[in-house]
Amino acid sequence: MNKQKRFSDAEFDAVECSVSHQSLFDCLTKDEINMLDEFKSCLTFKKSQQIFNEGNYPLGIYCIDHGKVKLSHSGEDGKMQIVRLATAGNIIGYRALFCNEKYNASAIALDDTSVCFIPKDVFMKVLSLNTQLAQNFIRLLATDLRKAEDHMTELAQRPVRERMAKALIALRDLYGLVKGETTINVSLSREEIADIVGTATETTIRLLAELKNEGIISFSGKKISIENMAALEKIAHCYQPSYQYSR
Amino acid sequence: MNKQKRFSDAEFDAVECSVSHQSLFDCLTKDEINMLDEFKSCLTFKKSQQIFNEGNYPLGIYCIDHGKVKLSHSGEDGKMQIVRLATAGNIIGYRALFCNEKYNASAIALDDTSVCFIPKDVFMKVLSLNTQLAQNFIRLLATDLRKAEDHMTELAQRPVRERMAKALIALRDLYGLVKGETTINVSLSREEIADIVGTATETTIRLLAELKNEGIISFSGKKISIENMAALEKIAHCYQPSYQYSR
DNA sequence: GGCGATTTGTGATGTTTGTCATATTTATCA
DNA sequence: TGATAAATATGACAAACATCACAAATCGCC
Repeated sequence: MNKQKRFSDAEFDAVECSVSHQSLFDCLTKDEINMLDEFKSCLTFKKSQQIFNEGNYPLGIYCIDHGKVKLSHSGEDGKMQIVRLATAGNIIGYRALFCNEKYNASAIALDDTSVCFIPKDVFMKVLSLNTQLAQNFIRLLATDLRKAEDHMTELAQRPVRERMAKALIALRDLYGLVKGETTINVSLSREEIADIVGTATETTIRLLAELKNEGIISFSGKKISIENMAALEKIAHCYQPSYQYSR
Repeated sequence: MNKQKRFSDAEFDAVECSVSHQSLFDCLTKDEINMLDEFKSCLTFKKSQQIFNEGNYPLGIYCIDHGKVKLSHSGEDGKMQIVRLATAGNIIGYRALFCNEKYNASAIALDDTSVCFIPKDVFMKVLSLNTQLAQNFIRLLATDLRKAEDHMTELAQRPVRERMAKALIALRDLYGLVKGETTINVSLSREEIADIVGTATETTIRLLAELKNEGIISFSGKKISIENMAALEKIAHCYQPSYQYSR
């Protein structure tokens, strides 16, 4: 793709993991890319390993080269809430870094995952040099914030069944389908789905069984397929009360 | 405060509304302040008037000179969720601007409010000139995002009574007390409190009455006092189940 | 392959909470 | 000030959902 200059293998790796997927780093100059390359390191995590841990201070940011990650925040009684999901090309760990806070959520690999770690100092240096990069992160944060606000409103107002439908659609949108199959390309436990939807694990199990009975989804273990997207979207969008008060 | 140069009255106003309250604009040079001054305009809103409206495109940002503002997002069935509250010195309207989106929430004055409007072009220009300003907004957004994530988790996991206690404490922290009194310095309807807590208006009314009976708060109309902060904090932090299953 | 641990599934149960109806109080404005 | 609208309050009730208990299936690992 980039024919103007031959990169060494190491450099090319960094370009891979920062630029190829993500428009965020499009704006970097060669010098800036080289700065990042010099200090970046590539790390791999097996499924269910922690990439960073809620309560620790951030040391840098992580660009996901390939794999899937959940950002899981612990509630007061220890129950987890998944506040964001990430996939190849996404960056994680930037929020805490930007306000010098402890991580508010743990990042856990949902799959074997490889990431590119950029140390705090180098990243912040490049951020201060490149106005466009700063604006790209501003846009990213502002988008995250809108999503969070929408999610807050749904959690406060919408019933579990509707949130479940929305979550299944969102999972398919983010992770797509396993190629050659109709199953959503992410493997989540019932508990993890519950932590996305914001409900009890048992309720999630019952609700998935219900949707399966209705022919809207099908599943075997953690492989979930959407069989009737129109019906699922209907549940997700327009909430039909499942009961009517007598009149 | 700023003795280095005499400002005209108009200039001084702008400095007042952008710099005096808020550290966000500390980093501006004189030239940058002058740019903002030249194009800013001051607007006033009476209680319950809209400053901007969900669904419209932003034309600039608003710095609150004095007053109080709610940012209220409409749920699917039209029920409102208050996603942020703002007071003098805060800035509003920046989120939508940063990602070129429609406003995701309406800004409504909770009190007679005066704001300083800075048009999009000028603001974005200054933002691109001043790296420190960009980083300040990055920090602001990152902080907003953490708050939103915490709130999401609470909405998903904590009972209404606990969220109500948290909300009352947050209101006192943000708006303080009416001077010479013990009442929280903001006037909200029961419906607005419900839209903060994420519950039905009737539930809010009942819960406030309950807290009043317990001597934890007192109120007359919209004037609410916290009578027993320790007890309220206990409700807010450590959730004690109000029932026990038989064993 | 088999054993223990984890995950998934199911039933019973009752709390929490929202909804509707309606009264009462408070605010608004001619 | 009085009429009218809006906000607050209260009761009845049922749905939504969590919790606990325990059974069945699946997974991980030696």
